[in-house]
Amino acid sequence: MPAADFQQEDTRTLVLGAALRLFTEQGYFNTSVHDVGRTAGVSIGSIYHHFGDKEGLARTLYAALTARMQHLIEDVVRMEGSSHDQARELVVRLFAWAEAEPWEMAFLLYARHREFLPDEAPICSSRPFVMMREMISRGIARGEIRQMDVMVASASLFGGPIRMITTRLDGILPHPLPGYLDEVWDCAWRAVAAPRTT
Amino acid sequence: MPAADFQQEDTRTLVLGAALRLFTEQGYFNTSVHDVGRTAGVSIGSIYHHFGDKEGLARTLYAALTARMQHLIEDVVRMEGSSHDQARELVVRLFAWAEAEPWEMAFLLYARHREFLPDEAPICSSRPFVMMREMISRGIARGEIRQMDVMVASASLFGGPIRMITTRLDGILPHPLPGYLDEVWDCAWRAVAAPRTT
DNA sequence: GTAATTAGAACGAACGTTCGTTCTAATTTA
DNA sequence: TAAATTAGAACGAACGTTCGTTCTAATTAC
Repeated sequence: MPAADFQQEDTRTLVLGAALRLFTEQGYFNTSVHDVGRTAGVSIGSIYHHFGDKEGLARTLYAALTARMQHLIEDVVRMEGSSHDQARELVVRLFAWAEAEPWEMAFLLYARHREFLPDEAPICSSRPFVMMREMISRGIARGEIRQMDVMVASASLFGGPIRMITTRLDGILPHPLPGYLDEVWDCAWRAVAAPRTT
Repeated sequence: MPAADFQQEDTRTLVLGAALRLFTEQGYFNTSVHDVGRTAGVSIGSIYHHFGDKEGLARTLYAALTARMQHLIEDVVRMEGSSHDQARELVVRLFAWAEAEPWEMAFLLYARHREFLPDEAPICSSRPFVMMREMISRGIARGEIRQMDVMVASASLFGGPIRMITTRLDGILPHPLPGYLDEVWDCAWRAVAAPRTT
């Protein structure tokens, strides 16, 4: 791979990193393209060269992060094991991701993408959320989760963990997320678990 | 009350209603003051006369809605009865409010207020959320709720119901919220309830 | 008639975008 | 090997539009 390609990748990465941080920190509309360029140490022209326009930059960012989220869920679904173990592992990885890359998680959970990406579907009807509901459906079919509305079960199982993540991102949770994992998961699973038949 | 005040109140109400709808529907930064004026059937001058500037308009809206939310919670806390009954009644009223005034609920739950009201505290550390955590603490002290971290209990008890509300606001929940109440609350309470000692 | 209120044209700053230029490095030509 | 050519990447000043805000004349209310 020629050196030029490294340079190119590097500039794109620099710009995307700056955009992620600025968009998340101060919002898309409070961030000018000049801001992104200055923060990334890159000229405005380069940004337009690589991403077309400001919306293209946001779109690239959004696509990259939703893809990572989707891979995360696909990896979990591909695991062998009960629905319980899969769902728990999903929470484990979401907690780890939120600690490692809080800006990425905040961009996914907080940003009102419809406001600057008008033709995006609402995030709750995106693949990752659909796959979470499918995970629940399998759990019900296997008798691990009580018979109930899938929407209710999904909200009840993942609502607590996700709320813990947003609380942490808001900076009002004193300890890192993994420290709360057992207690959080205990509550979440109690909410939906079918009565033990063993 | 003189007629002039009616006129004034009426204009203010019209403007606030238009702003609520537009800010929530398309976002604060996608809504121009001209839009608000046209939608409300009121002149630009009037808006600046009443609210000072665009941020003042948003601030008035935000203050009015957080005040309503706070009163809602205070009413519930003032009720006699167990923590269980209080928390359930809170969910009942939140569901009813979300159905009756979806734009108000969406503005409170979705809008990233820090982006256009820079000096506001994060909403999760606002009075309403603090009061919800206090409700939990009392439940733990009374032995209704298991001994656990208050943040975890709060996220586990209210995370599911709140997620149901956002799902409904996003338009992917087929039925009105109250129809899900019993099932949702059953899950939520199982998550945190202390074992029965009777 | 006076004071308060409104309407909407006009202003100015901020911002997204464009464009002509320069730079770098690889490829071709002689 | 040296010079010439090409392609794409980066730059940043300049442009045109949008939008928050101001201002003044007209209108309303009593």
